[in-house]
Amino acid sequence: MEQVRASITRSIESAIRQLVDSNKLCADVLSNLSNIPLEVPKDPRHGEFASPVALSLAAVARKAPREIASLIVEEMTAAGFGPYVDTVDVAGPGFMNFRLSAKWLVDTVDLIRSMDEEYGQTDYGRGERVLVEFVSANPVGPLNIVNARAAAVGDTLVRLLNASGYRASSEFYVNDAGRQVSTLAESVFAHYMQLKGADYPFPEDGYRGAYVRDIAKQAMEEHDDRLSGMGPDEARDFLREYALSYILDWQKTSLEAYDVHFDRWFSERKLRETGAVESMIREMAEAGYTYEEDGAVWFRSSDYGDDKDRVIVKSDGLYTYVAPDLAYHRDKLGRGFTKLIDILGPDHHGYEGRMQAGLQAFGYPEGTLEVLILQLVTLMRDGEPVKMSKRAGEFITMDDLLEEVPKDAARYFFIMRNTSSHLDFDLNLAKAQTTDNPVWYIQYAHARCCSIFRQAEAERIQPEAWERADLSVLGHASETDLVRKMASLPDEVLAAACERAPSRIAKYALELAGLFHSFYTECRVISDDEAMSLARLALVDAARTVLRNVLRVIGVSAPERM
RNA sequence: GCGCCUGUAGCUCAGGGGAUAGAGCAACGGACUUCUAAUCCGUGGGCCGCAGGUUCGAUUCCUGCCAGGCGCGCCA
Repeated sequence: MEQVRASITRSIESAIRQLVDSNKLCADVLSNLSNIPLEVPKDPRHGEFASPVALSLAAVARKAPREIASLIVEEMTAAGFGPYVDTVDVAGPGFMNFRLSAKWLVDTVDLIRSMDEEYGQTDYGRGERVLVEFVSANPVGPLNIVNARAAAVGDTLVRLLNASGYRASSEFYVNDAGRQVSTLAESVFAHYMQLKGADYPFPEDGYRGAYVRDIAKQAMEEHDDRLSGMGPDEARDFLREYALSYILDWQKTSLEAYDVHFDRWFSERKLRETGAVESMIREMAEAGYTYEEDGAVWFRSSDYGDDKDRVIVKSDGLYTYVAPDLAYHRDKLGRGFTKLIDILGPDHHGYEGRMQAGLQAFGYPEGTLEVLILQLVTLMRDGEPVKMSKRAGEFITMDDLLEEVPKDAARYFFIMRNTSSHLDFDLNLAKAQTTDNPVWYIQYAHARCCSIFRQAEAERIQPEAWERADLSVLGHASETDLVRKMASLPDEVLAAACERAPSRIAKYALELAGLFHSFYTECRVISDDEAMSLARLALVDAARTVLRNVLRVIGVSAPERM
């Protein structure tokens, strides 16, 4: 049943071979047969499937596309279409439009119901291990709005990949070894000293958010006995560790509230402690990938596609982020992942060239690392952008956002645009409990399905009756439109995963809900016509499954009543 | 100056060599003796930023230009 697609492309291919054998098409076309295009037309009047193959063969075959299409259709008609194809037409400039049979419709509904929560999944990825790294915010403050977008996109991408047969894991890289953490420690220490009444200056580049003071205050309340007995360096170290774990717990809590769970939080400091960075730099030097200049060690990244060489060890002996990050990527590959996806903010686009150059130098095949750059988010309130100033410490955190907007709406809004596009996040709309809000619209479709079953139960219609219903009575246009959409869930999930485009599945969910609402209006489910009622209950059962599955993959809840 | 992203309906955006370029919102007109009207149906609305190029065919690919956003450190 799932093989309808494959069986159509196979029969197109054999028809073309037949035409070549009988000299109706020249043999040159055979070289173009590796990938027969078969698409789902945007316009349902063009059938369930359409193939533009005749258009693409026209040049090599030196024949008009419509003529080629007619020949193929003739040949396919002679061979027979099988149980799922009803008719094939030549249309437009030379498309072949395939209309599927009533049996296809019935079997689709049955398939969805029997696969239940597994419907939508495929084994396309064949277990390939993919590591998706996202958010990876510095552990020096609360998560911001771009982090929230990254969390929604990354988490959905992991779910999409796992549904498509990949073994995908999520990872958060904790930059707990750099200068920024020292600055945080210094900032907390300054607050601590001030709380103790000392005249201690706040560092010029320190973190000014109110939370820094809160951390100092809480540390003092819990550990003042120990802190008082420490010298300044020891106290700074203690406060650094305290602040780090405080902020990591905070970030974890924010993400869990958002239903984003990381398989692993990977510590940069622990990586450094293994000596992986030193040994990598030594390896690079031995292989001639580096040179010394102005007292610093440079990586010849421009030999591997970067626009200039990069410092990896500064003249003061400390690493730039490039060295540990590269060691980190090698660590990921050493753990058996064959594909790495990094989701980064818009200010990191220069980063990709460096990492790609490093991995290329170490001999990893091209395409091992994919970098997805998310564009900016502008929060809109009452049609006006919400002003944020990082310098003044006035920025809206992920927690602020989730306080204002339900989790389901936030997740949906963050994935509903292409990752490469700037995102205007309309706060009023996300909160709205009206038809304009796409999240409510989709969830309402699911709630409506559930409501129909509550009604069925009230009318004492037994589940056993509709579970065995004869579905051949279905056939209303709004029913076939709905089933056609439901049938494409596996394709849509796979396409969204492969294109790294969660927005695709968000759009699919909205369209599916729209078709369900149309069906609901056009077709009364529970009526005096018992056979029809049972068949439609089976259809609604399948629709409920598809809605629930698509909502699960984007991490949005499927309420039973609203 | 260089790099990345964007430019499609009044607004927010899909689409991505091929059929009459789509959706939601807004505007206008309809539909509830009904399983949730938090819904549905219909109408109007487009030099797909501009100019070249490749092609049988370009809104889609390439080049240049224009406009907007964001970057360009021995910061991460």
